[in-house]
Formats: sequence, structure tokens, C-alpha cells
Amino acid sequence: MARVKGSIGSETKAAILSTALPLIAQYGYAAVSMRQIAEAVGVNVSALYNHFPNKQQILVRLLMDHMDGLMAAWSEQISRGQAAEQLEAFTRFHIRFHIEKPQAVFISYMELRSLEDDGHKKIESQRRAYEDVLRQIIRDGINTGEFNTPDAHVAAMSIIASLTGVNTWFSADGRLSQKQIEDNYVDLTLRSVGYETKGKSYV
Amino acid sequence: MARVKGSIGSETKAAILSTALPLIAQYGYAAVSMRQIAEAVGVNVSALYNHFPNKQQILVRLLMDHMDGLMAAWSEQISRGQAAEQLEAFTRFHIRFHIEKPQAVFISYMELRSLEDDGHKKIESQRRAYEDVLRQIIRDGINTGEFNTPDAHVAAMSIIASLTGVNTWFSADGRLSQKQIEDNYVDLTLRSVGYETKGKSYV
DNA sequence: TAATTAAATGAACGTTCGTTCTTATAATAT
DNA sequence: ATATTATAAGAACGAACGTTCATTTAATTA
Repeated sequence: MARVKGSIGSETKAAILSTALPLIAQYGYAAVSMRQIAEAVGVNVSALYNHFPNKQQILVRLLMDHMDGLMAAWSEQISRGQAAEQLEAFTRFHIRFHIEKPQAVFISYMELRSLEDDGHKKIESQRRAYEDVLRQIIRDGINTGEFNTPDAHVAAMSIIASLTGVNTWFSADGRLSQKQIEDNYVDLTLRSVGYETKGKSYV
Repeated sequence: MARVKGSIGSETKAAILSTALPLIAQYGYAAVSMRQIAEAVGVNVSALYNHFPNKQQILVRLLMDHMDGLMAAWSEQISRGQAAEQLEAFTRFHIRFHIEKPQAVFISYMELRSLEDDGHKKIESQRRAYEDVLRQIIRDGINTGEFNTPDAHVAAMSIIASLTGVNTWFSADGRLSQKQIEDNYVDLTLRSVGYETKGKSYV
């Protein structure tokens, strides 16, 4: 056969990405074949190569788009005020974003090792930039005396891992609402860096 | 050829497991082939099937052994005293164990999805049992008034994720020693559940 | 010592893999 | 209207996959 009526390259490309994402999240990059992706999209395998030079570039694009989206979303988030307020804002933002895009989050953590040199370096540096945001908030809090924690880097890594973990157990129809979970994590996070909540509770 | 001199089944089996572990940790279960494992062990592919019925069972055994080892190690760890002391003991234990066995930890988190029904259920229930340990400590602390945190389950999930994350960035020749990191995490963890450190610092 | 079992090899099975090539036709540019 | 480009299908490539089989010989048991 030949080109089908109504086919638009950009739409097929987008469909490939949005189709590949959940497949890779579920089975892993190596375990998902180009044929699987093509069938789910509804095109022949070879059509994938009109839009991506190879399988690896599909993964690279997925991860880059995710990290770009993460950084862009944080940039839109205006947060003023003291370090404590900023940390609360970051906590809520991170949880929300990671609950909204569980699949992209999952593969961005799991499939880093599947990336070859170039893509790997880019994603890593984007992740570091994101972590820097949190590190800087904590440093500010330490400097102003709002926070009491021995090391900004360790605190940042602890908090990011803690928040990202929500992704693995959150269920929309679970015992707790997203807001309750957010509130709870704000409490845990602020307390962890020694912020004096002075009896006030965040939940 | 035939059976080689000095070959002992149990040793080959152990070699297969210890060889497969780092390979799977590095490349992922789906991306590692039986031939790769065999070559690294130094035997022919078909020899693997004298010791495991299929590829999947290698992964199952790796994950089961890891979880068994984790539970057994915790059982040996005698921890008495108040909830705070128990939480400190758990924190140190978890970090140590996860730093000692980074590869097994990695795949036990990453490759759960690669497990089929039976193995999946077993590993999940072992993990739940381990998480229960922490949940119970936190419940105790809440009941005795030592801790001040809204939800034992959320706190437990937050802490486990936070501690396990050390695995992803710890480097033996990094800026901080393992002891320093442990101490720092004890501080972060106890504070996060609202334990009143009364000015004393854990680092 | 003879019989049996355990542990290995190497060839081979059918299947699937990522990718390339040729060809057809829709959409677009000239 | 014609030429060109974009987008698709389908066949085919060699390589690699997990697994099985027959065979050989070391180690163990009877």
C-alpha cells in the first residue's frame, strides 16, 4: 500500500510518542518492540522510521519532553516568600506533577540506564538543574535560620526521593485524597529540615 | 563436549546468580540475554537450563533471595527501647543494607514489573511485610506521643522512599562518609515524624 | 566395578528483533 | 497541470532471542 488518506506526519509522530509512553512504562524500554508500538499506533513498523531515526530516539524524546515539561511547569509556578513557603510550594508542585504524569516519571527514573551517551548526559543535566532548585531553597532556609538541617544536599536528595515515591503507591481511589496526601507531605517535609511548625499542623 | 572436570552444580548455580545480578542491574532484565549471562559465567547457554528452568526464574530467585536476606538481616538486628530508638535503628539498618547491596536493591525496585503473576505476588508480600515493620514503629511512636505525624502509613512510605533513594547517589568516595550520611538521615527521619530532638543534633 | 545421575557442550528450532529498501499514493509546491 | 515531497505499506535483511535436543563424560550411587 501507500500513503493513506488524511495522514499527517506531525500527528503520527505525536501518536507514536503518546502510545510508546505507557507501553514503555509498563514493560520497559528493552521489552517493548517497534512492532508493538506500531501496532498500537495503527501503522506499519516501517512507518515509525519516517518520524524517528531509530528506537532509541523515541525514548530520548520522551524523556527530554518530560524534563522540559517539568522545568517549564516549575517556571510558571510563581513562589515568593520565605524559604518555608517556597519549600511548601515545591512539595505541592512536585507531588502534583508526579501524580499527573506517573508514566513519564516512571520511565525517566527507570530508563536512564537505557540511554546512550548523548541523551544520557542531557537528561542527567536537566535532572540536576531541577534538583538545584530544591537545594537552593534549602540553602536559603538554612542561611535565614528558618531551617535546621546539617546538609542542604542530603536534605534535598532525601526530600526528592520521598516525594517521588508517592508515584509508586498513590491511587486516586485510595483512602486519602490527593490534597490530604499533599498536606501530609508538606508536614513531613518541613519538619524534616527542622522547620519549627510551632504546633501548627499542615493537615 | 561434555561435563567438564571439577564442575559442581551448586557452584555453577551460584555463579549464574551472582553474575546475572550486576548484568540485570546495569542493563535491565529484558535487555540481558541468556547468552550474555552464560558467557559472563563462562559456560554455554544451554548449561543455564541445568540450573534454572527458564530466564524468568533467575530473576525470581534473585529477588526472593534479596527480600529473604533483607528480612533475615532485620530479624537479627535487636532493637529495644522507645519508638525513636527503633526508628533510628531502622534508619541506620535500611541505609546500610541498601548501600551494601545496591544492585539487588535496584533490580528489586525496577524489575518487579518484569515478574509474572506468582513471583510478583510473593515479592510484593515480602515487601509489604518489610514496610509493616516501619509502619508499626511509627504507630507505636504516635501512640506513646513520641511522634507527631498525621498518618503512619504516609510517613512510612515517605521514609522508605527517602532512605532507599540514598542508593541512587551514594558514592563511597564522595564528600560524605557513610556514617555522616547515616547520621544525617537519622536527623531528617526523626524530625520528619515530629520527634522533638530538643536541640540535640544527630550529626 | 557397574549403573546411574549430574553437568556440561554444540547444533539446531522457530520466533522475534531493529532496521532498510522498494514502491505507491496523498499532499503540497511550482 | 505538473513536479516534488511527505507519508505510508510490505517484503525482506541478517542478527539475536529463549529454549530444546542429542551427546559426552565426570561424579556419585548401588
